[in-house]
Amino acid sequence: MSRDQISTKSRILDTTWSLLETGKSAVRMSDIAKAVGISRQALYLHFPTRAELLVATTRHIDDVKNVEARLEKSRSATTGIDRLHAFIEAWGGYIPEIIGVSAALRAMRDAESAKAWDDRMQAVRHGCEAAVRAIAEDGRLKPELTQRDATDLLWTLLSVETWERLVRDCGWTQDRYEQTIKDLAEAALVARG
Amino acid sequence: MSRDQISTKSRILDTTWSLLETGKSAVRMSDIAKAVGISRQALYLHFPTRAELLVATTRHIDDVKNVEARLEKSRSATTGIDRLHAFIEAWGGYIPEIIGVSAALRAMRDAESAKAWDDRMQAVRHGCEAAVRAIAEDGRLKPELTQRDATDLLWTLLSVETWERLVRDCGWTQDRYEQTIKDLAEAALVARG
DNA sequence: CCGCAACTTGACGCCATGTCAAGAGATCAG
DNA sequence: CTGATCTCTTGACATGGCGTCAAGTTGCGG
Repeated sequence: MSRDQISTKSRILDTTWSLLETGKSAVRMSDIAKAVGISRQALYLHFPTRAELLVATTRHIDDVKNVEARLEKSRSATTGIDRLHAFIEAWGGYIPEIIGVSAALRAMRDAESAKAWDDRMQAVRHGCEAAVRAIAEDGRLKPELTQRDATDLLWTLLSVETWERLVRDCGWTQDRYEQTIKDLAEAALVARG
Repeated sequence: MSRDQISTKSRILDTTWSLLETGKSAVRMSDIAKAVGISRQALYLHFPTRAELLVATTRHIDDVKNVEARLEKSRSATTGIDRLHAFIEAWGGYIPEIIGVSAALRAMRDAESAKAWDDRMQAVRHGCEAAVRAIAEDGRLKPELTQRDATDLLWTLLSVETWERLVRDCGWTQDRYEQTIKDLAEAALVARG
């Protein structure tokens, strides 16, 4: 296991990640194997299916990019609005890091991949929920919105698909995306005061 | 061709449509053939590829649901805001009709399908553009927004993915979806007056 | 009766995932 | 040194879609 300086498993994860980030639509098991410099079959010695390799890759990116630390910042915000902004920056800024593996995972049609992606989205939803709760506790949530509805809306604004539309399809910069989502989220959720 | 009361081609299109609307993820050529009551190979006598069958199905739905007439209503609105509302009703209300074939088309990874879907989305974008222009001509467009930016935003709000998030994932009713998108679009695009 | 058009049956190629079997080469324990 | 084990290799094979090909069959119009 510790024979190689960097374990084959990590090299597989890094390589998978970088291949996916190139945006090429078809990243096959054989492509990954070739890029790592091992046989296709050796891949299956480390990851039983393509789906599990992709899921492991997302976790690997989380480790490397330290997603927990990013989200910590949003949790320590004092006002609800600050928390909203910090969360949009944290998650919205994380989307470009995972967009490749995200697209690959969503393109898989099997139940296992769907569930893995869904779990991740539920985690984001919890972040939205917390931001909405903080706004509500400040008494700034629009009175006609339940916390549930507000969470649904924020979650939709922060979906990867929305990011793809604006940044990839419409050519927006990351900064403009983040600023616009902040404005939109405020307009949608926060009572004018 | 006119031997059958209803031509095989139409039966294929109707059957494909209804199979896709059931929401089953895997609708294979053999599934469609079986449901139509013909051999799988006969399908290929009418449609050379699965992609072309799907594209033909969207056009068939357009015919049956008379999408042109729906959009006509939005074009005849007098004020920009009315036009915005009418367009959101027209397209937003059309999404549930095509959601099945839309998902199938987006799930195809080949260039032909991607282009077909893209063309359709560009048509929607033109509708957004027209609504934004009408608002601008009324002098009600937010001064900090270019028409281009406003179109990008409206187009994103009206994406099929946004509909899926709110209606399918969050369980919103169609009415609530339409009302919320209208509110959100107004908040995002229209200057307070 | 001929011929064509629509359809059938059955086989095949392609391609990607995933499986299986039989090793090769390095390392480590005794 | 020997044998066990772990990682990786080569090569073959199954499976499940799509798409293709060839050789019928059926039914109708001329």
